[in-house]
Amino acid sequence: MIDKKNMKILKILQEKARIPNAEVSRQVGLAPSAVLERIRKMENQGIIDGYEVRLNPERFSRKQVAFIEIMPQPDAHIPDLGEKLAAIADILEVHYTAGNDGFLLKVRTTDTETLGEMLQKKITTIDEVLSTRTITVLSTIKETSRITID
Amino acid sequence: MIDKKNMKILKILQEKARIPNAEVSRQVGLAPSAVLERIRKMENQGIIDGYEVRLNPERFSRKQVAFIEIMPQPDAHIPDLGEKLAAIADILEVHYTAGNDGFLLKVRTTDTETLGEMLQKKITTIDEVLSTRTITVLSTIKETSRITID
DNA sequence: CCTGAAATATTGCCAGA
DNA sequence: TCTGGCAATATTTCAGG
Repeated sequence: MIDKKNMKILKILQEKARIPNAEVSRQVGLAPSAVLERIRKMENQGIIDGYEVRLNPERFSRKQVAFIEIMPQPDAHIPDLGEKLAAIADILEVHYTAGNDGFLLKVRTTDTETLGEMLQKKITTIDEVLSTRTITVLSTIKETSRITID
Repeated sequence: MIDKKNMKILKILQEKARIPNAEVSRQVGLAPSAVLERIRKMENQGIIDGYEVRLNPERFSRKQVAFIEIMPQPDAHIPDLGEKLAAIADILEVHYTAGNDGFLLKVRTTDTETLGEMLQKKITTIDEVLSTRTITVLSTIKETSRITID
C-alpha cells in the first residue's frame, strides 16, 4: 500500500504540501489523475491525516517554548486530568509518561512571564495536580513533526 | 499586517492547508486574487513558513514517542553537540534548556527496543554526552504544532 | 488593498487498456 | 492501477478604482 511511488509522493508533500497535483505528477512521472487517486486513497486509509500551515511563532508572540512535567495527586483520575490539560490554550502537547505516572506538556507562550501566569492560574489550580517541574527552553536547534519515511 | 482577514485566512489554512485558493476566498468573502495576494505576502514576510502533510506515525512504524534529557560533559562545545543531535534520524526536536544547561530531545521510534538502540548506538556514543534520562510516553492525549492565533 | 476580466493551468470524472 | 480526453474549476496576471 505504501509503495515506492507513494513514498515519493509523500516526500514531496512533506516538503511543500500546498502544491498543485499536476506538479506532483510531473515529479513522480505519473498522470495527474493517477496521483490524485493515490493521494485520495492514502487520505481515506488514514495514512495521510491532514495538511497544516506552518506559522512562524515569533510573529504570533509564541516564541517561548517550555516543557512541564506534571505529578498528579495519588488519587487523581488520569483520563480526566489529561483532558483538562489538553483543553488549555497554548498547551500544544499532552503526553502520559511512564516511570513517575505523570504528564509531560509542551507549551508555547509569549515569554517566561506568561508561562508563569499559565502555571499559576491554569495548571496548579487543577485539583488533580500535585506538583510541577518546568523545563524552560533557551533555544531550539531543531523542531519538526516530520517523521522518517522508510 | 496580520489583520482580521489574514487571521481568518490563516485559521482556514490551519485546519486544511491543501484546499483551493478559490475556496478560501469564498469563505473570507474576498476575490480570489485578493486572497492570493495576501497569502503570497505572508509567505514572503515569513509569517507563513511553509505547508506540511500530517502523516499517521503508526503507519510508518513511528508509534513510540520519547523525550530524552541530555547532560553534556562540562567541557562540551554546546553548539557542536546540538548539531550532532539534530542530525540523527528520528530525533524530531532538539532544545537547549535552562537550569541544567542540557538538551531536551523529542524522538519517534518503532518501539522501546529501537529507542534503546538509538540511545546506545547513536547518543551515548557522542563524546560530549555525559549522561541521559529518558522519559517514555505511554499515550499521547494531544499533539499539535498549531500555535494560538490571537 | 481591492475587484473583475482574461489567459493559462489544474482538477476530477470517465472510458478503455 | 494506469493513461488520456474533456468539461468544469482554479490560478494568476493585469488594468483600473
